[in-house]
Order: sequence, then structure tokens, then C-alpha cells
Amino acid sequence: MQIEQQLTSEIQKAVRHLFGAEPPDIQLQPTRPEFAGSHTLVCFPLTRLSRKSPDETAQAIGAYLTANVPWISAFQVVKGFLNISLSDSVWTKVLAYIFQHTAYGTLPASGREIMVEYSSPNTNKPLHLGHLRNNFLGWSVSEILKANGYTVHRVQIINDRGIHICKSMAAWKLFGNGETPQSSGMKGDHLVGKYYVEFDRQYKKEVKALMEQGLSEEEAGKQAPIMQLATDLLRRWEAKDEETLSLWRTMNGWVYQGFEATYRRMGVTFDKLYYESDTYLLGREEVLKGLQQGVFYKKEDGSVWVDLTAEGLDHKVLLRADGTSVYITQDIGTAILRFRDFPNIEGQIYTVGNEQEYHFKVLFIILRKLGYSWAEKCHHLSYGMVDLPTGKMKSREGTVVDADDLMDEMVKDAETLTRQLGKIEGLTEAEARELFETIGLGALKFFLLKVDPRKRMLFDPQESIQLQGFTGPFIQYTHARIKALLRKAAQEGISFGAKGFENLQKLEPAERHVVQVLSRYEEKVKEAALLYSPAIIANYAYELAREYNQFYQTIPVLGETDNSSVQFRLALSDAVARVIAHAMHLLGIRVPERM
RNA sequence: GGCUCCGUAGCUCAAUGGAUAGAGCAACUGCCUUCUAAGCAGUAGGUUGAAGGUUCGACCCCUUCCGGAGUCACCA
Repeated sequence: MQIEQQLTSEIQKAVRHLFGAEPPDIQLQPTRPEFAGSHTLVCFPLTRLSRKSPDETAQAIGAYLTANVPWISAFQVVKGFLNISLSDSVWTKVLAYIFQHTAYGTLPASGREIMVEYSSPNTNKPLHLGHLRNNFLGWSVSEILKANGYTVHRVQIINDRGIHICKSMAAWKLFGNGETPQSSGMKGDHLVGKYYVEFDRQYKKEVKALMEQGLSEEEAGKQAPIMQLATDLLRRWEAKDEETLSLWRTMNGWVYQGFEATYRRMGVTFDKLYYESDTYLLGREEVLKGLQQGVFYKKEDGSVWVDLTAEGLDHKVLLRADGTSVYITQDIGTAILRFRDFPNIEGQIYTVGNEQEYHFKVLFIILRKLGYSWAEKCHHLSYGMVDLPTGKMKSREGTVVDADDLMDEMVKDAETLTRQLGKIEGLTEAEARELFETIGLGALKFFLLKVDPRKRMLFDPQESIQLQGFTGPFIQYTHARIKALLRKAAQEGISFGAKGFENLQKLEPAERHVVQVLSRYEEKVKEAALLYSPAIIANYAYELAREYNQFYQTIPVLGETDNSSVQFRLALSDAVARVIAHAMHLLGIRVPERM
């Protein structure tokens, strides 16, 4: 895929020859569809060299190119823009290249290694819509980095200890009557989540009662018996009280079983799990070392701080007066531990909501101050919250869109529509189920990934998820359609290959357009990695599918009489199907053979 | 209040400083006797929050304001 480079070098030659000067950056961009041509040269920056108007400059370069470069067939000047048309033989060669490179879109291994963290849930409640965005993003960015030649290690840190799980434990002790996932038939994470909500309900009741007795809200909050039970459980946990540890292990075990089912359905996996209960004491040593090196300072009360005013930030506590760790201390320790576990990684990517931007800014500065050069390559993959029409999601109050429920609903919708359209004929029950799953999850993932990760997005359960238009199923459909076409070709005994169309001289505009979009794929894969943005891939996949559908709708493939054209169109279709499958794979979305 | 992010069609979202700001949904009109109509073609819908500035050229960069969100915890 070196058209761009070759074209650039020809333009540089032209500029040197015509204006006798070394050209600055050549600005090439795709030609807008309403004009003829595929590449557009922006001529304004060249006017300083040419000492001519933009139009005259463009005219001169265009004339030179068409006269001297055999594969440039035509040009057109529009208001300082030089639109360049390449001969169709270039495009047939491009297609031949893409068709023959089965790994098109996957860049060669770079030998570079990187870690991506995502998910990292608390264990007191099931996963919700926000986690879905997080997991799909983390997964997709990992795939995109792999396609860019990286070796990727996917990890998460499971926040399995702390007051939140103790709250669920407290409520379960009080109201659970020994309920288990088996006895209730509930998924483990949902069962534990139920008691988390139960805790909040009871807590509010108690606080209200205490306030009616004249206590302040703060005081009432502390004295509420159920809160005292929870903090007592936390104390016992830290003191390694066996009974408490046992309940903790049991309830976390329920949650993990539930999570596992959810992750499996989401199609998400991890290479290594870190548990906060193992890592929460880490970092203290590092901070003490930093204190000795004079990177940090100690206050009279014994607490340890870092001064970030030079970086335009504030002072930040790293160890409490009693010597215990805070959140960021743990993260310092965990980061260093991970670099010991994976010595070859050059950096870490943290998929965490944008409300923690300040935290990660501080974390990376501290790691740099401690002398870890890899801190430069640490990146907070920050994403915006998913809003509901009703406002913010609150786990405590149970006003969340549950991940399992949502996936169920999506798959059900997919099933309803698929049946309505009569598309399950000839499928076994198992195949049909798999198809509903593929479509439903494809719609959900695509919906969450097509938006720029940084942006806050709105999720309207009633209207947001569609199966038509700019959606995953639209792209899946295009893929299935091509597969049907290829099956039919095989049935009719038509085989095809790059040799079959090497002499094709003339292309239809619709054919040319599809090849042009195909030729941009690798650029997009690089760009997506650079920006950590699956949205770029999603938008590209949609553009490609749309372009192909236009072709498909207007140009016959198997009905064509000219054999070279049949060969070309089949190869084109095959290449589109493969690139769609590749792009969707980068998004973690499967594509069906039929739908 | 300081800092960060966001503000684009009725709604949800696009647009490496480049051409007449594009899609989908919703609304309206066409196209299944031809490879899958989850499709295609078309109509309508915009003072890109506002005002200045830089530039040959600004949704994009700078300044100020308006509106929204987040953060500034010895919670995680």
C-alpha cells in the first residue's frame, strides 16, 4: 500500500522541477466524492515556492504529473485544490495486493510489548452499562494494538476488599438467612448486589431514625448499627479474623462465578488478574524509599506527602500519619509490581473513567519522580460516562442498567427481528441462537464503540439501540450478503483470483470507490492505535460497508458477461468481506456467514 | 473559586487547519419477476453556544464570556 508515498514523491519531483525548490510537507487528502479523482493536493502551501496563484500552481503540477507519470491519468483544479485521478490499472493492482495479502490490516510484529488494564470492578455488585463501555474499549484497544504489531497483556485489578464488600456482607448477615446462589437461583454477583442495595436501604432507615432522635446527619451516619457492623467487619478482615475471611471468600466466590459468565458472554478475557487484597499493602516501601531520596517529604504528624506545585498541581498525601496506605499508594505499588511481572512491557494503558483523570495525572508524575522511565509510556485511557435519560446511574440505589439484563434484551431484540424477517430458515436451533447472540452483542458493542471514547454518551434503552443504519448489524449484514454471493459463485463453479482481472482496463466508478476505501484501511488501523480510539475503526467499517452496498445495489457480479469483471468483482467482494471481518474483530464483534 | 473535558440538524453522533460542515434515527417520496430490502436512491432539516483574534483558509488554534459535566478526599 504505497500509493500515497509514490504519489507524494512524484509531486515532490514535480515541485522541484517546476519551481526549483525543495517542497515542504506535501498535503494529500482523499478527494471529496463530488469531484473526480482519488487524491487531492492542497496547493496553498506551495504558492510561496511557485510565486503563482493557487490555481496556477495546481494547474502546473497537474500538467506535469499527467505528462510524466504514466499511472496518473487525469487532473482537475478546483479553487486551489488539485484533484488527481489514477489510472484504473493502479486500482486493479491495489485490489490484487489486498486480495492476496490475507493479513491485510495486520501490521508486522514490532517486538514491542504493552499492558492494557480494563474492567477492574468492585466485587459488591454486578457489572453494569458503564462496565460494558469500559470492557469493550479495553478489549478493542488491545486488539488494535495487536494489529499494530504489539504484544499485549490484558489485565485487571479486582477490587475485592474494602468497605463496599463489607456492606454487602453486613446486610447478608442480617437479612440473608443463609441465602446462596444455589438456594435462590440467582446469579452470584446479582445476589451479592442485592444485599448491597439492601444495606443502603437499611442504612438510610437507621440514619433517619437517629436524626429524628436529634443526632446530626454525620453522627447518625457513623452510629447507624448496620454501618457499625460493616466497619467492624472491615476491621476483622484486616485483623485476618477467620470467620470474616471465610464469609468474604464465600461471597466473593459467588461474585466471581457471576462475573465469569458475564465476561464469557461479553467475549472478554484477561491474561492475568490482580487482586486488591494482595496488592493493597504495596507501594508503602516505594514511598518510604522516595522519602529517603528526598522526592517526598514528611509532616510533623508523620504523614508523607509529595509536592506537585511545580507541576501546577497540589500537595498529595501518600501515607497517613499512622503509616497506612491510601488509594494512590496502592496504585504506585501495583504499577511497579506489574513491570516486575512483565519486564518487557514499555508501558501500561489504564482504561478508567474520566472522573479519575486527576488521579492518573498525579500517579504518572509520582512514578516519574521515583525515576521509572516507563512512566512516560503510561497512559490513562479515559472515557466519558454513559448517561441514561433519567440521569446518572447509581448502584447503591439500584438505578443502573445491568450488563446481563442489557445483553439479554439486545439478543432478544435481535431474535425478534430476525424471526420477523424470516431469516432463520435452514438454521438449526443452535445456529439460530448463536446468530441472535452475534447480532445482539454486535449491536451493543458497536453502539458503545462508535462514539469517541472521551465523550460522554447518552444511552436511551427505548431508542438508542437500532439494528438499521449506522449500526453493527448493518455491517454484519453486508458481510453475510457477500458470503452468500461467494457461496453462490462457488456453487456455480466460478473460481476467482488476482490473475483473473490483471488485464482489466476500465472500472466502474462504484468499483473504484470501494477499492479506494479498502486502500485506506491500514492507515486507519495505525490512527486508531495512535489515538486509542476504536471509534475510528467503527466509522471506517461503516464507511466501507456503505460504499460496498452502493456497489452491490447497482452493479451485477454474477450476471456480468465480461469474465475479467466477474473476477474483479468477486475478488473485490471477498476483500471487502475480509476487511469488514478484520475491522469488526478489532472491535470484538463477530460477523455471521448468513443473516 | 482553581484546573480538565464537553457544547455541531428535532435526537444520537462524524468531520489530520482545507473545498458547498457529513451520516444514522425520526418525518416525507420512490425502488424487491435480476447475486439477501437488516439494503439502495431521493426530499427536508445548520448563524458548528456567543463575541473577538490569528490565518490565503477556523467546528478545529488563541482570548473573553455563556451553558453542562468532572475533579480539586488521609474513599476506592
